[in-house]
Amino acid sequence: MKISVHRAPGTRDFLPEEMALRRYVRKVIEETFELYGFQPLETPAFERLDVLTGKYGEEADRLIFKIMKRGEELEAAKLSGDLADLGLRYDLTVPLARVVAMNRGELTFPFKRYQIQPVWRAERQQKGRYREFVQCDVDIVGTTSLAADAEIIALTDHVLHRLGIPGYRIHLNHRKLLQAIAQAASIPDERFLEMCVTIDKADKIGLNGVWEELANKGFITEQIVRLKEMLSAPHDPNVALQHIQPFLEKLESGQIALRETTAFLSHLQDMNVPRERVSLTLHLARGLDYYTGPIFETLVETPRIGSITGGGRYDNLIGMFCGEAIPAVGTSLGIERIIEVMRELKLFGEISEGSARVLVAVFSPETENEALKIAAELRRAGVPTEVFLESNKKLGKQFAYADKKRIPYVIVAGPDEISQGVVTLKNLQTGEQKVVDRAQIIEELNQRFRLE
RNA sequence: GUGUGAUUAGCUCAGCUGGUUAGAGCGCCUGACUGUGGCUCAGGAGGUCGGGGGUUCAAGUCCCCUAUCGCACCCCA
Repeated sequence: MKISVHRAPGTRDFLPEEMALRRYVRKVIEETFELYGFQPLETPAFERLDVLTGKYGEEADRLIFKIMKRGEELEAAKLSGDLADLGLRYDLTVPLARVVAMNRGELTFPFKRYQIQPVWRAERQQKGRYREFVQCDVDIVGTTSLAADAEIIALTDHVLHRLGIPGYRIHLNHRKLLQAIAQAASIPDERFLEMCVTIDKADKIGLNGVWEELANKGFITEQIVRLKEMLSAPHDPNVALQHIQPFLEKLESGQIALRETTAFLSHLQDMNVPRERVSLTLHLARGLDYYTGPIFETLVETPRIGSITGGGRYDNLIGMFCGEAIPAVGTSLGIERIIEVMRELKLFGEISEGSARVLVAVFSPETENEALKIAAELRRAGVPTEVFLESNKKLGKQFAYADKKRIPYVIVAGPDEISQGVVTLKNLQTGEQKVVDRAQIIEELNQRFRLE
């Protein structure tokens, strides 16, 4: 009987070819993080449900994968309706907050950590969105200094630059700026989040779409007109700041917001973040409730895939776990989307990582032992080597095998070579072939590898 | 949770208003090339058309049910 072979919806397998790309991107990211002094952290796939819920806003709680209680507890729970007590992590920020709260006596602050692990979301699959995907977070915990926020942006820029992503732009905004804007537009506090959610859609539905949707939601014309005036600012950070200044400088909250934004931008300049890579985008709001300060998101023009990084400052989240306010700022790099962009734009060169460098062909059953010996020597010398695992296949098959697996060199040791104490070494990329003394193989190969 | 489209060979798909033995490209296997991959050429294998029911002389094609996958909305990486 045949078992059905479907994957759970919204999940993926990563075959070796795909893994090579993923590992390459991950390596570049990790190296860059460490260049800035961040250290790795891992946390469990699942957490107690009370740790996860209530941190992201009501909407998101529904999207947490819940794990049912087990055994007797489950029977008891059927009466109360609380069937789950654990959940798969929804992001990496909340687990970080939990770790910091639990270890705050031991950690050295500011605590700079990065974390690259899968997260799970119980939503319907869509283009570029999965129910299981890898998130990659960097955060700085324990300082309110805006230099930390700026460092996160500098790091984001550095990673994307190193990966060779063209045309990305890091959009910045500040929650306090948004609050002051809402205040200046006479929007009451209780409609602030609703306003944020709507204006945040600007890249998707355009600013005109935003005005329309605000009107549909019952925002009055006067409020919309004020928002229009304020939000229709150019992208250049300093110009945008000048544009918004007259609207906000009379408000106390506005003054604070302007001062902090100015400081933030000036740090970015000092850290050499290229000016054309950043925008002050006043309609950027981001969905998550817990942001309190600067917020940011990176977009690429092609392909249109949504944001490839996103983050911000969240000074109150960790306090929810330990009662003591611990400020933090960080970002999440959408590794999956970054890979998708790189694939789409063909930015991956020939990555043959994961394949062996040499295939030792087996000429015939009689010479198999010699091939095995050669392979063992190569491996001992640190050369990634495959030996053909069947002894009765034609050489043509074996060369085709090496070609398909992108193994660049094939060594043949047939009866002629063995009797003369040599091997034939062929480079599949150039087609060049030469006879090498049996004792010289490793030296010959190492010389070639060094030249590549 | 709400809409919507699809399902035919290992993969990507064609198959017009129902009409005999269901096709193509790629991939795979064999050979030309009995010690050498990519290119070319010649052959070959591979499908109960997702599953079930119905209409009809006749169903891959029309109708109903079901399963699965995808896309859009909400929200987000």
